[in-house]
Amino acid sequence: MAEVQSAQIHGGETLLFLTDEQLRQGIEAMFFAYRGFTADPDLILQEMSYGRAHHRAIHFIHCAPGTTVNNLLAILGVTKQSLNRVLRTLIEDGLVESRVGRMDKRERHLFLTETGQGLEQRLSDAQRSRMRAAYRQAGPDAVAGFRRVLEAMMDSEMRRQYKSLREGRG
Amino acid sequence: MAEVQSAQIHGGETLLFLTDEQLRQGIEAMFFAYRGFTADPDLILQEMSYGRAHHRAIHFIHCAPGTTVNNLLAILGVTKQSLNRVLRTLIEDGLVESRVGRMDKRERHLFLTETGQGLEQRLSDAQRSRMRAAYRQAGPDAVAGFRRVLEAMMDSEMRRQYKSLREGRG
DNA sequence: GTTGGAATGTCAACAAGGCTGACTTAAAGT
DNA sequence: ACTTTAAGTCAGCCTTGTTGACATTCCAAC
Repeated sequence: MAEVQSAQIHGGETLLFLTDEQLRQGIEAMFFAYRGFTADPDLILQEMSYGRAHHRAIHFIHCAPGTTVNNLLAILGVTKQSLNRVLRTLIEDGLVESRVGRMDKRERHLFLTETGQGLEQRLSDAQRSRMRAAYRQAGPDAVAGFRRVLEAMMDSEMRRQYKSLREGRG
Repeated sequence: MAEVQSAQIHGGETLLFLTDEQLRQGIEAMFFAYRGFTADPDLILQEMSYGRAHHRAIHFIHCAPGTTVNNLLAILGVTKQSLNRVLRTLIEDGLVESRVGRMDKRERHLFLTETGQGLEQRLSDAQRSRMRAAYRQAGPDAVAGFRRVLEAMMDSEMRRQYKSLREGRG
């Protein structure tokens, strides 16, 4: 399954014979996999009447503590009004803390509170556990390939954001 | 990039040392890649004030012409009221044809009209072109791995649907 | 034949989460 | 002093998901 026909041609360049059908299967795989990918956190979020928007905000605040609202806006690719609605409820519910910037007092720096970190942990545990199972089932070579294809699928702008997030950590 | 640490252990079993950080990167890659994945069709859909829901319906009707409404419901994982709203506009706009079943006249079999096939072509051309570029950039081994991980990420129910779709074709 | 249940369609109401546009406030920059 | 920027807010709109209630049509069992 998931065979890919390929051929070596002159100069080490590899040419893929990608039929429309093979590409279509990839598209469908992406559709179904993304549903699985979000299914587990969705269950937890539903308990506390949050949505995926809250999850995304929590995720990226966790990864980049102290990030500004503008920064988060750019990463999430939504309008400030959209983000604000979500952020307001998270702050009201005591999951996120917003601190006025020291250098630039117009900016608000966002942090997860302990409660917020608790929810983040629950959500990402659920998501990671599916991810881990999939990785384990597919094997290390498959995982490397998976990552390569995903990176190639991003827009250059997204790829820039994605990589800068990775560099900010280990 | 996307290095994965692995080690051979007794009996040929491969154990992956998956740190939370590596899994988190996979999660973010999935998030950004899915955005890229839907970006191109979204532009086309916006022109004619359709949404992703229309795209999904068109895609699966194209892949399984003559499918019933119930069948489509199960694949898309939405309620019949939700699907019906989308389906109604597609039928009104002359993109989809709904034929009463011959065997079971309660069922409606769905087909794309020529106009519908035209739009399907435009949408999937856009989506496939990004997919093709990503596949080419990543190489054939990566593609095989990509597919293996995606399949492992699906729920068993989704995997069943996914595979039965594939079997129905080449 | 009549009736029960399944498949479909429709109406209404509602919520999440996108969007735009207009406007305020406060802090920087120039 | 004036402009720009960061953030927040209000109002309104759209898509797309949800539930619940109800009509229709047809098959199949009784």
